Amino acid sequence: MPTQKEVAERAGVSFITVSRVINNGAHVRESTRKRVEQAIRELGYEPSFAGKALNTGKNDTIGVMAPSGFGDMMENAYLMGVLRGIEAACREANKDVLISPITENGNTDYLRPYRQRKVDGMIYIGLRRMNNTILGELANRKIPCVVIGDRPQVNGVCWVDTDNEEAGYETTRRIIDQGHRHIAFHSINEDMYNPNIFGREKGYKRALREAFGSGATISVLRAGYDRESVRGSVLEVFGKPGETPTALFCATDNQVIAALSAFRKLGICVPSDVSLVGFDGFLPSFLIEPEIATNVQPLEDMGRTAVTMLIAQSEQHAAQPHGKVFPVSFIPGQSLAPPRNGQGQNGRKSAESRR
Amino acid sequence: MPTQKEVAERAGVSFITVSRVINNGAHVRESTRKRVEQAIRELGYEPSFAGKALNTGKNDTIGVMAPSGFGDMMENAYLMGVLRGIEAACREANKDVLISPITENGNTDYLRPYRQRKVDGMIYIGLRRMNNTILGELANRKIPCVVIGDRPQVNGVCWVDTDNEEAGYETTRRIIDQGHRHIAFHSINEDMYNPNIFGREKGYKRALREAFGSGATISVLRAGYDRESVRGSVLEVFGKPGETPTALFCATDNQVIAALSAFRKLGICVPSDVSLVGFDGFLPSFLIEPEIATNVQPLEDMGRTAVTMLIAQSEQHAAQPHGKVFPVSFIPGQSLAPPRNGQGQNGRKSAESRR
DNA sequence: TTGAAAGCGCTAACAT
DNA sequence: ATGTTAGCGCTTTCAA
Repeated sequence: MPTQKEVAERAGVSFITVSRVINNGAHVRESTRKRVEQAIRELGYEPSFAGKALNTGKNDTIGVMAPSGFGDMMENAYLMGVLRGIEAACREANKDVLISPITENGNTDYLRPYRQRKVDGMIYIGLRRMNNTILGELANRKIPCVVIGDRPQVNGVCWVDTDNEEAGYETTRRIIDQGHRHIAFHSINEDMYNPNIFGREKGYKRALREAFGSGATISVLRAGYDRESVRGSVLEVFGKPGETPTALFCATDNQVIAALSAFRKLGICVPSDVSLVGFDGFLPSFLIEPEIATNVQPLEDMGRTAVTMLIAQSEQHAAQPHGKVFPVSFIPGQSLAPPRNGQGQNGRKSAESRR
Repeated sequence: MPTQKEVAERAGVSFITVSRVINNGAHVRESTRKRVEQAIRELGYEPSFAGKALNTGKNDTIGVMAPSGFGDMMENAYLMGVLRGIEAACREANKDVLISPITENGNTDYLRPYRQRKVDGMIYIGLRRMNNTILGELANRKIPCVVIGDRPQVNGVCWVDTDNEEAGYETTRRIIDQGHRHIAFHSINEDMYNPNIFGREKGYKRALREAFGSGATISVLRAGYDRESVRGSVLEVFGKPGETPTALFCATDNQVIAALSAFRKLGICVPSDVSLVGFDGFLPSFLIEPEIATNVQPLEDMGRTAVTMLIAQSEQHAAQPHGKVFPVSFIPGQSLAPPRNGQGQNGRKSAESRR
């Protein structure tokens, strides 16, 4: 692997001239520059990153922390969506991307790459909550960091997020506007930290209270992330005799899949018996029938913005902590329709009579 | 960010002693070592990667090239599966992972990270064919490289792949064993290089010829990667009057989704009208009914193995080019069943009469 | 057991 | 316009 020195020798100049040519190179005679560039091409020379980093203290690399547990399709889609944005923005800015932990194993030292000065800053993809040790070190060392999908209130940590509360509200309004009154929301267990889902839940409640006041029927289903437990909670609520919700708003598309499976088992048809709306925008690619109405987050944009913020943050040494909220777009689908009997009376046949 | 020198001052030794302590450190008095370690802890010191890299020529980072076009769910799942394996293995080996291009844009300089000595070697995830420029440079510079999902016959380039031919054969045999005789295979357009799919196609043909000799009915559907074109090819073959295949073996799970959509449109039921088998193992998580029989590749293992091979390759400077073939596992599902009327007579009602 | 000196590839500051 | 010198943080070699 050739070095500046070798290029210099070949071009018959000193190595510093080579350095000048590489770094925009003011004050180099045109003929000299030509010779140097020639030599560079002939040798296939490219500056060594380590030498440069040692001098400048920068290494043009950003680290991505993406701890995630399941590795299921939705999580993959979310991660890759954001990652594509990050990667594209980095490429345009001549940065590289170092990924650290994709799979969470509990004892990963997430910030090591920064301490080793392998990266100039880090992006955290908030599928899990960032723990306090990390947050503390970020603040202490003033490590440039942008969090995607969460809003940590810590000095110097920037974030990029979507307006989940608003999206939850808007979506619920749309369901109400179809004539539904008894609308269930599928959330997650309360002890599972997930600000995105909780935001959506908040919006759901606000919309219902606003529309129906104290007469609002709030029914929140809770389960873990795994589809089995989601399926269970749906079976329980929609399987019991008597009046059941006429619409189900799922906080994730993952839950939609589990709900569809539960509905199939119960003989419930979408949307004639129950309307169904999801969140994440991954479902359309499955060509499910009926098309499931859902919400899509601008993942790639979020990734790109995170990179921009990170670069700004590490360049202006004055850390200006701030965040950016992205809107969520609703994707219509046939799965959202008016309830069969108008105002939320549930007139579907029982599961038994259908099978 | 503290340096060795600062640690040394604090511990009252010279910086070289600190270096010794860090690198396993023989010849250091126990008490000295203690003091140094103490200082390291107090300062939160971690050796700078650049300084070390400059000396050793190694930087304990591997690059991953993963050019891909669509960013659809299946591709994401494949990529992430492999990536998880790579990342886990790297973490165990104290390496970092640098990802280069995820989205292909045609003019990416994939090997730049190596030339800049940011990485010690590279892994290529073969969703697209590696072009000759890259292959040439890999060979010229003797860049350690492992390809996943393809078998480039180039000096010094190792690979990890699955036995697609065998899997195609085995799967077709299973379909034959159910009593099917007219079995279609969904491949891709011939000008689209995809050794995995072509391998499966080869296996499919071998199984049919072996079972039925010259009387074998080989029907290969071709389309692009996008679901619309797949849907079109399925509609065409299964929508035409007269005898149509009683089973469809799709080379990817993506095609399965498109095929299901086409079947729905044609009023074809799976498996009562047509049996359906996929490839990739991503479908089970969708809780589709009926469960689709498919094949799963050991993606994580493949990623891990690629890392092991790469490390071996870059450590023993004698490049020993070789490859490793992983088996594919069949996942049974109700979508594969005997044909309705025994030996492949197609007795289903026409699409029209059903709707 | 410890330290001093040199050098890895590069850039910045200061000559010429 | 070009070159010289020093030094980034570290390891390796040689000396004490």
